[in-house]
Amino acid sequence: MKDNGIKKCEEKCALQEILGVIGGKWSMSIIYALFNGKKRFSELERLIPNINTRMLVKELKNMEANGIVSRKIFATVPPTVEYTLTTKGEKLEPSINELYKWGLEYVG
Amino acid sequence: MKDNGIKKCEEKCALQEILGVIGGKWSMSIIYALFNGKKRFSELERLIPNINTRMLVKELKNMEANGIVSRKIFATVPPTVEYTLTTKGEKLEPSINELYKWGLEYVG
DNA sequence: TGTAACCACTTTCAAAAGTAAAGTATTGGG
DNA sequence: CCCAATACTTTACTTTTGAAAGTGGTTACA
Repeated sequence: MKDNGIKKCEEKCALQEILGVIGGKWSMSIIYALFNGKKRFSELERLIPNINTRMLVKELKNMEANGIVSRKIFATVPPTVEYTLTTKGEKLEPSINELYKWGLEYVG
Repeated sequence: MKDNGIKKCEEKCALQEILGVIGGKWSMSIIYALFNGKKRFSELERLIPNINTRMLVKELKNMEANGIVSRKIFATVPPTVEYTLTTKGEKLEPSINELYKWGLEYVG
């Protein structure tokens, strides 16, 4: 078997797995919004243009399940829910910044 | 107006724009496969597990339109088509590597 | 007293995106 | 003559996403 320099299912599937966690259309925008501190649900809705409630809920749930954000509920009136990045989530900052830098140079 | 540290539509929409270009489910895997040199259509199909023909065609077309890959046709029989990264595409290497590094530490 | 607004969602239904599988055109080899 | 290889295209179907309205509890305003 010729070696083309790619280990098919170790490297490539890893990427697919990563994208399963943060590759959704909105995940990175949400993570980006959380880099400068905790946010409430409605704040995120306002900060992320064009996201809809349903998708924000879904992505937040997915990210919570994947240990990227954590959710804290306060029994206030009206109810308060705070979303924060976990350490795992914070560690995405260099990746997203690199992507962002690329975008500044090549997109728009 | 309180400044929460995010310029809503300058920074956030930029990320959305970037993801419009390389945020598709398969884009990064294709780019990753092209980092070590040009590949033919069928090679890409074999290298990227679970992608289907229709999606590979679509993503390649999209990336070509966005100046990330270039396509060269050779009038051989059977036909040969080579896909390469443009400079713009190659410049994504640090971003994808950062993401990959994060994945190694935190995913799987 | 009514009514409007805030918050954090949930529900519903249509539209868009993705998947699977088969088909197309060309030609060289057994 | 049939099969294989290449680079797609087409069709039919499933899944995901989007837009919009609704829920339930409370408080502020007139």
